[in-house]
Amino acid sequence: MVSSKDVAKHAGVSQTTVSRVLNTPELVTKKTLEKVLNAIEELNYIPNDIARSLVQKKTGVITLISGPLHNPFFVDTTTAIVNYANENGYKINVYFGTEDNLHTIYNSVLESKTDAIILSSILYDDPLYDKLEKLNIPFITFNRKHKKDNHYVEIDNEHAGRIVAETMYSLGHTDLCWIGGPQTMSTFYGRHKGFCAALHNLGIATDKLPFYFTDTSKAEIKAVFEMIVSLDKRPTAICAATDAIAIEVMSLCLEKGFRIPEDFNIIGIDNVELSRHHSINLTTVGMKSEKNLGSLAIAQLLETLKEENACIRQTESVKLFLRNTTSKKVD
Amino acid sequence: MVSSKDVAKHAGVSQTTVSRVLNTPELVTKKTLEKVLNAIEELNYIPNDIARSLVQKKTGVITLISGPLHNPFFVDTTTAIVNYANENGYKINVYFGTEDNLHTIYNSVLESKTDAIILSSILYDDPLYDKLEKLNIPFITFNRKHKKDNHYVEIDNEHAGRIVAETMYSLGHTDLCWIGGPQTMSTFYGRHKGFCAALHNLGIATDKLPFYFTDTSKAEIKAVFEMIVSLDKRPTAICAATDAIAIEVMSLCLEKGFRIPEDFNIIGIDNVELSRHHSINLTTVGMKSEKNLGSLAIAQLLETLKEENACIRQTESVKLFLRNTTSKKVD
DNA sequence: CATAGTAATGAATACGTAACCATTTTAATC
DNA sequence: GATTAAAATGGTTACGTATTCATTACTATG
Repeated sequence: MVSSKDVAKHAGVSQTTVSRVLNTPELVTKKTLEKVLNAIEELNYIPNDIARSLVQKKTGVITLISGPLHNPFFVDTTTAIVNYANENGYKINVYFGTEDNLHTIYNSVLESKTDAIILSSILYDDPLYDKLEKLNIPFITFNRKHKKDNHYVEIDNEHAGRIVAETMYSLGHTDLCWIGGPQTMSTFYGRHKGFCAALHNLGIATDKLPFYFTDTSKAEIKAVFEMIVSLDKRPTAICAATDAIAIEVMSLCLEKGFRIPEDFNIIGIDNVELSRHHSINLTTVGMKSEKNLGSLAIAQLLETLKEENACIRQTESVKLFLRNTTSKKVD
Repeated sequence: MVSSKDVAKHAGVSQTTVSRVLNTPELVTKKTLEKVLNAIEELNYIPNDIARSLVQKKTGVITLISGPLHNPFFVDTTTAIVNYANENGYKINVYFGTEDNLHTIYNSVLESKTDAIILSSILYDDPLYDKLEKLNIPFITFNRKHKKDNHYVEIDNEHAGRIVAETMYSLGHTDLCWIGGPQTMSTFYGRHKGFCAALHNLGIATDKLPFYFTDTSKAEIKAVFEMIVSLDKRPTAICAATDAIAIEVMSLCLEKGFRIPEDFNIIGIDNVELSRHHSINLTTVGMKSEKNLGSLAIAQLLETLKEENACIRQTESVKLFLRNTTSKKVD
């Protein structure tokens, strides 16, 4: 391994000067600059970023703890986050968190020197929040938020839930069902809350409607779908708390020979990229802005790294994207 | 920042002993072990992995240069690679390479201390190969391979191409078209070569068939599809070099009101996870093994990190996955 | 030409850890 | 209790860079 000392010796200057050539070349004479650059060239010198990180106490690495990519939402956000970070000179360490490995990931991340953390996996009442604040490590959550109501970028989940209910109602559907996720996550909690609130306002009793709270795994969604199919009074519309759930339900529907939307109306939330595919064409609720939630979060995070301004509370407004998995109810 | 020196002072031992407690506790008395562990606890000490990397010359980081996630193939491989690496104690730095930013990424990666590189973006005749060998940095390519025929895990691309042609032929389709990618990549080259070879064997002249070589962008695929639609003699079957292309073509078909497979048969290669979705249900060619190509590659890479055995040439055999985007031709 | 001021360079040090080698402590055997 | 071997601990250094401070080399001004 050739170091800056080797370069210095080869060029007949001090190691300090080599460092200057790389970092503050304007403080170096043209003549010595050339000498050093030539030496760097000849020796194929590559600066050691680990050593630099040690002395500067900055790694240039941001840790992303994402959900798994079989959820298309995280495909979109991971793409946006990684690319934005790279364009701004940061490297991204990626983890895909699941219920099983999340604790292991947290330990690994907390023991690693990372300039900041961007994650979505936080629970509404998660002890991780305090740990991060205590360690004074900059972080932001996207999609979900913590009860302490800071460091987050989300969509207006309650409004999204309301739009889902109102959309189905306006299409004539009153036999609805809801497939959600763990209520310990702000997204699922908020969407469900908005959904129920809207139904209440519309005069639809929610206590008789089938509500299911899954762990969002394929297995549980399948189990839930089979329960729905076997209901005495089958719902005409399935309201999924996320596009990921909705798209999985679509696959199950088609597998069983049901038609969409003739047999089941389906609606999701998130407006993931995949939902636009003409084989899917999922009616959904998503951000009004063209931007991606991951982009917004990583942009905010990089801002706070500059300014030490530790206050990010961003809730993006939402709207309906009407596509082909929904239709007017025919009696 | 609390260091191992602080812990040492607090526990009344040397920094060396603190280091031993963390790395070789069996060399330490129970009594001092406890003292040190208590000090660690009280001071909330977290070892600095950067300093450790510097002295050990190992970072525990592997760099993944993947293609973009809007290609579902890379969704599958990225998932497999990141998870496998994490399970084995490695962190993964992720980049999503495109034609535009690839050069920038290479520069960034080469200047960073990474234990190894796993990438798919290599060209058949890529100067990067020599650079990596020269720098003596362990690496592996998945999916694509370099002409120097080493450090790769791939599928049998030629065979895949043959299966595509034979499948369509056996269904009665002889008006075929091919939508491929840059022939500078071993995948596209091999698949196209196998496709042509099989057609030749079947007695179908390839010189009159419409072959298109795109850059795999949505824009070019769309342009190609429009050309296909406007052909005098419209092909009855579209053979895509990858599932990503096939799935994009499906969306374009449906958007224009064509039916699949009534108006167009469609087949891909890769057998990506998404192709199994019942809204897609794409006929495709993929690995016989249940494993993922990314898994195989990262597993091989980690092996070579242990053994310094620098020879990986793995070509996985393939088979047909017959689904619903293909059907017997009716005259 | 002297002098002050600035530009350019170098020497020494810190960053936080692991590793090497030396030293002290403990245990074991006679 | 003496001697020897083994176990446990500590002192020092290396890793490769940026930074701080000191020093030397220039330049400009009168």
